[in-house]
Amino acid sequence: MSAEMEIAGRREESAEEPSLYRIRHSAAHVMAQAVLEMFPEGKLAIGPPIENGFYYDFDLPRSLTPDDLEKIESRMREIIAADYPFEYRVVSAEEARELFRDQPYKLELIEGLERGQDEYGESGSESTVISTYRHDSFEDLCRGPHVESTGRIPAEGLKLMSVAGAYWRGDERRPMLQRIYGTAWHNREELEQHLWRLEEARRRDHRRIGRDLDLFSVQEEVGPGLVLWHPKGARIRRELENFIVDAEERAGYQHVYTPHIGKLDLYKTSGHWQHYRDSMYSPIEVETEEYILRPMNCPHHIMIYKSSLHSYRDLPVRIAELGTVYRFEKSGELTGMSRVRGFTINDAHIFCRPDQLKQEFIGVMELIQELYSAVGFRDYVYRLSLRDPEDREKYVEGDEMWDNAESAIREALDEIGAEYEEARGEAAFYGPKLDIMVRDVLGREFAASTNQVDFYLPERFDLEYVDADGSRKRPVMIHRAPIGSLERFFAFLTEQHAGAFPVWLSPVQAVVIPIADRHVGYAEEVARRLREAGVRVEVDSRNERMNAKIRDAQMQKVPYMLIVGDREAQADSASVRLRSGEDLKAKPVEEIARMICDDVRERR
RNA sequence: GCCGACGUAGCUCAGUGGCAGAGCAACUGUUUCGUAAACAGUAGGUCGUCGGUUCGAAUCCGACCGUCGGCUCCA
Repeated sequence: MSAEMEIAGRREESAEEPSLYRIRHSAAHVMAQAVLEMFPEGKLAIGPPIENGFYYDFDLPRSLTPDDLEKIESRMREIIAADYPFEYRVVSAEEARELFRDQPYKLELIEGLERGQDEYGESGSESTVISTYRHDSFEDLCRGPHVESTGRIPAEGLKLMSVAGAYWRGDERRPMLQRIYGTAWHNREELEQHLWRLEEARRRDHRRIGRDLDLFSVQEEVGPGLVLWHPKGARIRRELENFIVDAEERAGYQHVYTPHIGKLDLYKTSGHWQHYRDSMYSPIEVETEEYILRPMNCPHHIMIYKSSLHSYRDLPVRIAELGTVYRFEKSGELTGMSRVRGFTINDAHIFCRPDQLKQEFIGVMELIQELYSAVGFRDYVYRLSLRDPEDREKYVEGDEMWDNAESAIREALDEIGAEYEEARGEAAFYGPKLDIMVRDVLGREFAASTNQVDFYLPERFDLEYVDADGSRKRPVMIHRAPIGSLERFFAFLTEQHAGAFPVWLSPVQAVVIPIADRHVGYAEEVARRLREAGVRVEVDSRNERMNAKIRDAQMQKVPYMLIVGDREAQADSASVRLRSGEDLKAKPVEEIARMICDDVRERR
């Protein structure tokens, strides 16, 4: 968040056009004034500028309605029109406490400021100056900066978007506040552009495309968060799976199959039960034993490793599986295919010597880059999640192991020249991790891939290898999932291509469109020959006009439309239309087969 | 899980206490067509579920289920 704010702050600072950061920050103050006028007893939390706009959190006596939002917005326009100057002043902690004596959240913020924390409660390098900004009757604890006066906020670039719940300080044990989100831009055009982008994002949403293209469904009768892959979605998934397994076998992974359930004791040994019980399904009693739906594949893979003795020369051992797991995600967290309760991880566990860690991580990153470039993924960032050395309770012990693992990943990143951000305190409890972050069409950030070093499980399962001197040593484990879950990856892929999957992934690669009934026989013949060449092809023999068939194929994002009429039947050809709208004119059937097969081979 | 909104035909949506609707899709028939929607007809509904108020509920109230937007969480 802070990075985005800096970007907004750096932008076009000039006398005639204030930065979006200032505009949004100021809009938040104006909104807070309007809300407080409506609810004089309301309590204020924080109201920062964010990407695309701003928000402010309030503790109010009742829930806000869309109606309220309209009223607040029109009051904001009045305050803007009145052009009140923003006045800055520095106050002492005592003054501040007096000023905000009826504002408990502000008092908490003041306390934090005294301890050198920012408004999110993070200890930062900010100076501990306490300051306020005042306009009209409204004064807020704030470090600024703001526009000179409310009139500099472009009223025509402003819009309140939604109201949502948000916990104070992001802590679910603390009160839930009401957050009003607004968007603000320099002018009406920019606002409209932004609204258009949101509209466009909705059109690309994988949930909508999944239904329109008949790729998958999630049905109440089956259960929330449980995905049904329809034939066309399954076709795409199968292509992806084949591609991944091939690439991994080339990279030295050994693929296995293991069952979806296992004894509860196995997950007690692994520690998952103790740590993640709340998001695991309840045990199933079978005879006298308890079994659970597995939330992770690692214990099964570990047991494969343990089934034989390993020499130091055999390492690394890389056990891979497209492993299906089940996790109880809270109901409010489910989203289409990107957050579900049963999913298949592109999983593997690498068992290696400590000195191989860096090299193995490099291998993992190279694999990720290979896979991502093949599916046209460019827009991603690496995030290195480290432990918080001050929070010792959250992580397994072993400073030396942590340091080694963290530096192994860092060195691997440096060696392949990857840029990355570091996230302190974001490591798993058993080791640091490297996430690949991507954004969905609505700009929400997700981890597409999670890769972790683990020195905890080898300990728990007492894993060993025999070293050169004959002594028993402890291997290190890497959990790695280059594309994370197939479900989530599929969601990204769908949104990225807006449903127009590359030819090699398209469930239907070509539709043959006969112009009139008398051409159906020839169309079938063309389809048969393409099918023999390995093309996924259908004939649209419905009683519809050619234009309607083209439109339907176009909306189904079929890459090749092959129109056949009298001329084509005569010439042993088909007229090729691409989904881009391009007309390649008539081409011999053999050539068309070659074109499509080339696309598939080149993964276009 | 928490806050809020929403749930009517396959899809998009209208209907705010008095006979459940439209467009598209589907099906049937006519048409046999040259690069994004032919024409006509037919069928399709426990208005998310359960309970309550009422002479009467899609409509008002309650609970539950689900979806959406956030928050929290994500091994």
